[in-house]
Amino acid sequence: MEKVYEPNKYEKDIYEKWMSSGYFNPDNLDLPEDALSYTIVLPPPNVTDKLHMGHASTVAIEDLLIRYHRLKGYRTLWIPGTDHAAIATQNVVEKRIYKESGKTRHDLGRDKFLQEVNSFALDTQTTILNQIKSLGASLDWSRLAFTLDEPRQKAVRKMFSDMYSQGVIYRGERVVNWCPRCQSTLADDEVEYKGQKAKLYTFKYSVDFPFAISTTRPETKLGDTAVAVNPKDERYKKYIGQTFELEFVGVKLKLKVIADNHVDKDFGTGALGVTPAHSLADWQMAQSQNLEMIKVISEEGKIRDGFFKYSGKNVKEAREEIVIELEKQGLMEKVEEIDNNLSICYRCDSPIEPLPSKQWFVSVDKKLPSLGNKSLKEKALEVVANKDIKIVPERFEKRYKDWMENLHDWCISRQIWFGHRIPVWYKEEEVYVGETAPKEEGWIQDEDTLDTWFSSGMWTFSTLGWPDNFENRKTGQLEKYHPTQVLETGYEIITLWVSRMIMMSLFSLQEIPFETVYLHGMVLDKNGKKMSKSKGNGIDPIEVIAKFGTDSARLSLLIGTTPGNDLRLDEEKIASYRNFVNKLWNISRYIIDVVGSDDLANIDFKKFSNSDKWIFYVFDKLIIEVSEDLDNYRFSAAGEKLRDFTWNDLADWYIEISKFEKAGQKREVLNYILENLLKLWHPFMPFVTEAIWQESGRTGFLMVNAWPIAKLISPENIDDFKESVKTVERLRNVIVKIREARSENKVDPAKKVEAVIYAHDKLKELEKEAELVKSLRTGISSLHVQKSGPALKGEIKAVFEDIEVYLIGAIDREKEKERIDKEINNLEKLISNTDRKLSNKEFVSKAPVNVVEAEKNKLETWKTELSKLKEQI
RNA sequence: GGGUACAUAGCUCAGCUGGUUAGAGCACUUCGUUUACACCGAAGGGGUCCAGGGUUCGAAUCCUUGUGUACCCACCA
Repeated sequence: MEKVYEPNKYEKDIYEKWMSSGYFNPDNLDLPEDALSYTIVLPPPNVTDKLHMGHASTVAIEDLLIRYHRLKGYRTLWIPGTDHAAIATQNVVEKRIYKESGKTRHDLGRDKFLQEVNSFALDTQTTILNQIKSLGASLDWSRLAFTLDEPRQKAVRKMFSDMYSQGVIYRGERVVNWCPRCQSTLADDEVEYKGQKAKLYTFKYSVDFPFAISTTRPETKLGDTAVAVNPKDERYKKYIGQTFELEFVGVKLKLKVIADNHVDKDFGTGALGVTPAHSLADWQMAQSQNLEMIKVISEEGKIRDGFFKYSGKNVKEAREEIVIELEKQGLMEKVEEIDNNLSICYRCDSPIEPLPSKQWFVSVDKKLPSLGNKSLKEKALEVVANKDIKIVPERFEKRYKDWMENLHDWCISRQIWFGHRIPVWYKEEEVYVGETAPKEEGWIQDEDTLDTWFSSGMWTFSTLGWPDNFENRKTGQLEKYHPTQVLETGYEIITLWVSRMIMMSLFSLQEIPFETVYLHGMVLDKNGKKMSKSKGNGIDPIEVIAKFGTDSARLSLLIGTTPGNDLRLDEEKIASYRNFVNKLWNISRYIIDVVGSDDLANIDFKKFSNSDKWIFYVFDKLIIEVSEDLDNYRFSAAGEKLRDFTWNDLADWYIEISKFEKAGQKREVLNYILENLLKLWHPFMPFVTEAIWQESGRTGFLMVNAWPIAKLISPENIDDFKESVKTVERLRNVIVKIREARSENKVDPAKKVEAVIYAHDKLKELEKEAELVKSLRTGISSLHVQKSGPALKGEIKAVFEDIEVYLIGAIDREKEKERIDKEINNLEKLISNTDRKLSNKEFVSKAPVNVVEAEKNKLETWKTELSKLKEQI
């Protein structure tokens, strides 16, 4: 073994060995028939780009869960895949083609364009999959899926036609968010807002209209069919219900004055022109008031025919002309600058144009007999409310609930080419919906494709063979692996994705898709900024892995973070974990070196020394606590405990003892601890642990070994062990005191220092351990254990419970006195505080018994210490 | 406008249902090359737990108000 662990030398090789072992696939694991299954689907990364640190965090967390459960003997399955990310991917490719050749997708035509997108997607996918592999992900590659591959297409068509036949999917006209650049609709949550300054125009439609309205978009007023006012607004009360026919900048309008509570009396003139076709809010108003809808703006963002001289002009031009016209006619009353939020497309940042259009929808309110006459919305709310699905951290349940409750029907059609083509065919007035095209001639398929979340919403079961083996669930994969156990993803897509998965699984399988949703935070840069390519502040996982190794990168993503909270990451942090990985490597190197080929079989607890018992006790506690932490998604806590044990207890203390305490079972104990510590660490840092496992000559894969169980803490021997733990802890404190004393008194390291440990009654146990003290970097050259007072004349330097340590050597009396004074002061403060506490009757009567006991014990200890210190002065 | 979270050492954060003298890592200071490891070892300094008020025998922890920060949702005519 090399002195320094070099990840690059091992990782690739180990990953290949894991893959060829076949153990990533649970079907190859040697498990009892009734082993519980544990399934996670990897949130499929978009094929738009290579992975970033956020993905690495996903992989680190999920692989941790998967490896932990695999070691615990679960039938563990983790399914890989990628997402075609319809609009996003199409956009990337369109932009690229345009940049390279100046051509649009329409120039290429549907087939040619799709070829280009597919080859791009395939390229990116290859990169992504390699990245995932280099992160050490133990995914079952035999089940690799793509949201747009053949099996998923089949599943999507089946889902669509099932939903259609149950009346959940319907076609309707509605005002939708339309991106004129992408030429597609956007879901509500795909719309982003940008703060900007806008001009608010206040004007009268014509001299025939009694009052003025305010708008930022005069051009849409060509399609107004009503003017809305607040019913409480005295100024306009008398007009409510009246209809005005008039000419607005050369276009005839028929306007009805209506009352609506949503109108703010204090904004503008308190009156608002209602444009049902080009505003979502207005459209809703129009629905309830039965207003006519006039379409003004086309899909290209231009004024439609029939609007006088404005027809054919784009929105901006038309606006300017109308403003000029209004001013010319003297109708403009005011133009002011206001702060305004512009709706923009989340992909291309173009301003959104609300437009009425024929679209396909998923009804979230339709009552379904298969769900006990509840709607998808109701059922999806119910499963989270009654904790069938738990969300970690819990606070996100509220966000889910709020969002779900306000959910409208989901528009699933998109006017783009890359994606699942809608399985609907038209022939004149007829409509056919099915999994395959009708046989007869003359049917034309819908041009649109489906929202990307429609296919990713089916991810938990479309990856498990649905619908093929649905009929025969008893033997199918779905029966074994669905519902999955955990969905682990970023909190930002709880609405976009998580909610859709829940609804779709409820619809088609009448069961939840997963039992727990674990949400991780975003990975930010060291200044707390989002990592982004344009800002160039991102940390590339592949670069980091090349520099520090996968295990260090994973540790830095797992430790020091809590669910749902963002994580600031910088290279310094990763470097510190690199140091730790190397530490573990060297610990192991040492142990392997001293242990040789000894096996574990001949550990005899009866031969244990105090330090053996102590390390076993601490280690068993560690096993229990780490398991508990992992079961409760406290990865960071588990990692910190492991690091603490590894570095402080094992390396700095037990191994040091083992070098000098020759008798007993040290080698066997070291071997035992190492073997099981590797198992505990494996889910966190799979590569180095597996590498050590192999280097130590162990057979088989650590990956499929068994999770350790605490074996010593049992009622019969617990007291015995506890006694040893106490002795060792005490000894540890003594040594700390000696070190302190040396350090504070600036004892010349070259000078020989003798010490005496004076134990009142624990002489026997201490004798063995005391031998160690002088070896343990204390700078003590000789040390004696005695029954009574110090035979050698020295200064008392350390007191701990019933042990006193005397150092003989160069001692600075002044400093020593200072130190003792300080300590006395401190103790007196503590004692008086505790005294006051204990004399408080309410504390004694109301605080728990063990708390009071602890306080009393503390007080006693301090008093003894104090009196000893005082004797010295 | 509504909501959620966060505010603890110079920095990044732990601190579960209130209960030892509030912790860790990094950074810093001092000391040390002792054959697993200098990607190391030892010791140390550093905190009115954002502010005010309240509940309690007891508050970093619970309630309330305020301030600051981040994010989410809605509206923006």
